Amino acid sequence: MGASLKDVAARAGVSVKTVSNVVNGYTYVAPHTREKVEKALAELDYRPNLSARNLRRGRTGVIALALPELDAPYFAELSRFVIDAAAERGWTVLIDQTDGLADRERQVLQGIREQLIDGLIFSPLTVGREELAARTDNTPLVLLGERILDGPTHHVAIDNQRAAREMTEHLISLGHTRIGAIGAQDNPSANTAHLRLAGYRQALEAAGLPYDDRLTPSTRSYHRADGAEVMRRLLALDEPPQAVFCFNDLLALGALRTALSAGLRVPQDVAVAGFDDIEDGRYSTPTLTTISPDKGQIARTAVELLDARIGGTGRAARRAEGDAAEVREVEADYRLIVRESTVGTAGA
Amino acid sequence: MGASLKDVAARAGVSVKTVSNVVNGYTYVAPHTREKVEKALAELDYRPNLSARNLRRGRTGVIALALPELDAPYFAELSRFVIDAAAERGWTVLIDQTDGLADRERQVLQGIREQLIDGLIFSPLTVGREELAARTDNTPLVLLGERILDGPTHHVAIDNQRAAREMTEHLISLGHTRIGAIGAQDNPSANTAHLRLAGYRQALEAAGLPYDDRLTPSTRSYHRADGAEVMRRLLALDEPPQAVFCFNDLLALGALRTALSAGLRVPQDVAVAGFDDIEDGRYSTPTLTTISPDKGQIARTAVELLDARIGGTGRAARRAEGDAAEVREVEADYRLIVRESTVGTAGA
DNA sequence: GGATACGATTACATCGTTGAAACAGCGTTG
DNA sequence: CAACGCTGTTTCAACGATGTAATCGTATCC
Repeated sequence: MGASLKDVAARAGVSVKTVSNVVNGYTYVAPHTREKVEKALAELDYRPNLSARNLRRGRTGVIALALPELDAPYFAELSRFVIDAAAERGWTVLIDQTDGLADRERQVLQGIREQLIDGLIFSPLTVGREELAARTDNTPLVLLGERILDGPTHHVAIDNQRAAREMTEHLISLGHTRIGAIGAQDNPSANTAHLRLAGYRQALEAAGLPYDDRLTPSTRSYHRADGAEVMRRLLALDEPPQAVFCFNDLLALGALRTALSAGLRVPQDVAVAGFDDIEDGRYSTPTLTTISPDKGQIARTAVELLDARIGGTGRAARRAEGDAAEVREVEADYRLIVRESTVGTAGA
Repeated sequence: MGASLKDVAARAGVSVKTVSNVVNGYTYVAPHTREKVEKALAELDYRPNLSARNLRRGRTGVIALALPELDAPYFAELSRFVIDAAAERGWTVLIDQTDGLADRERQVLQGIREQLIDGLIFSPLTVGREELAARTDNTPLVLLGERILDGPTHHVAIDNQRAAREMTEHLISLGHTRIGAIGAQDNPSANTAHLRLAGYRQALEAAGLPYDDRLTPSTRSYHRADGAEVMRRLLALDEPPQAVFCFNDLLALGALRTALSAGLRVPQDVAVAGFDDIEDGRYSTPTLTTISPDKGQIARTAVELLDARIGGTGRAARRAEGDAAEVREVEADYRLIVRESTVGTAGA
């Protein structure tokens, strides 16, 4: 279909390599030649064949973003930032959904797309130390979310434990003494969940409040439905919580829904807080108190780290650098955003 | 990095082509040879180099999905379906966000990624007849959303006008006579908006209700904020509407928020309906009456059409078939889903 | 038993691009 | 003026995979 360098060369009456030189902005091309070639390029609407270029260069210009679910708003929002940040550096992003399945996550690590991508940004859900250590594929990798082990892996995350602690402290500061948490996970490699739970417990302890595990039921996943269901269970307790800290906003929105349809007022009867600051929470009724990670910063940092790791050159260089470079752990910013669901004055 | 056919061949003591034959399941390979080769393949953990394969085959195995915004839930949900449907057929999906910008949409049509993709599924927002007709790139294309012109373009969509009409009829059947619509667009090529508005007007007309353009203000885009803002204007009218039909769920959620914080009860004081059936609307309070397009069907159909159009073979065949094949217009299913925001009994 | 057919394997060219190196021309320089 | 250095251009050989056609061995047929 498209014209090749050969076609352009024929038309311009020069060699293929000269056309290649023009295309790549090589300095030593006579103005007159350059002009001729550019004319031919334009006339034939030349576009480099990326497969060929990649084959030759040993690069593809594509990075993958592997995440649990694209239709979870947090990840959708994050994706947008990653895509934008990548575009700025000339990368194309390919998205890989793992559905949080251990199997799929392992595949991602083993490099299903190895030959298609130059690098990988990976937000794991269940994968643990062993799997990561066992990784043989040496495609440059940047992890999002809490770091998993001391292996040679860059990662970018907010301090989940501290953030969770702050949120819990916020709820305590409002006078609540019986505070639930939604989002604990049975899966021991669900790192993020553990950290948030740890932060929650820290805050309780620091305030001298007892920890009651009936108030921290685990959920299967992090969707609205899980939040809604678990909230029903919490409200059915003899002593239901006065406030609930949900480990993400979707859970919180589900919990909110349950509370409201049970006829409770939020926050007067029960306060609800989330985590992630997805857009939904800014328009729910009541609006949602949450932790807002700096998603733009996370995305930008991840892409930068990956970019640096992929390095300037092809695969030979990649291997060399990759192993040598030291691991960077970047802590991203976040803010506690207080809205109506915890200190509300909203009517209804 | 990865082992090449050459490496495997050396190890197995056969020619490169024989290894290639094994890899590709060619029939005439002696069992003994096959065994040897497979052993070598496994030992070296061989993975075909896609750039090389693509260069040779003239295919990339990648299709692009171009849509306005990944972080609009409707598109995020749709993406997931498209990605799944594509994966089933061995395609990898690359997502292109246009932000609904005319410029970016035009670029997509002109084939920014031409050399990287075998096909394109495109959900346009602003692009019109002319741009589509002016398209020179002949990458197979399937449009999502209302068809734009009689050009050689497959497309998949629900009958927006009929759906909008049904929704409006639903509101009318509840006894509302003063019904607003949120989501009209000034942009004349905003096809979908026009169709939904047309459906709305049809229903009014059929019911003998007057059309009042103060009740159908246009919005800049389709986010919660737009819905919230326009709803404020509607509520400030001398005679505010008794019901509001929003052209997507995000607008509806924004409108809902405005209504509720103005102290109105929904649906008792004002009914609100949306369009798209995003998950948010199933958990908002009140839950959202909406039109639910069959996203799975849309995605599957789009991928199938594209698959057929790309055809079995390389680029030569592609061009030939592409022009010859007749255009297929597929109408996808949808359902009207009635929830609390129009016939609610929810407390609060 | 020699021609024939077919199974199994290989050599070679090729996809489009680019790095390395060679080469041609021309002005400098010692 | 020969050697050198520079610009400008070309030739050549890859990158890794695969389609085509050629080759080789052996079982089959008359």
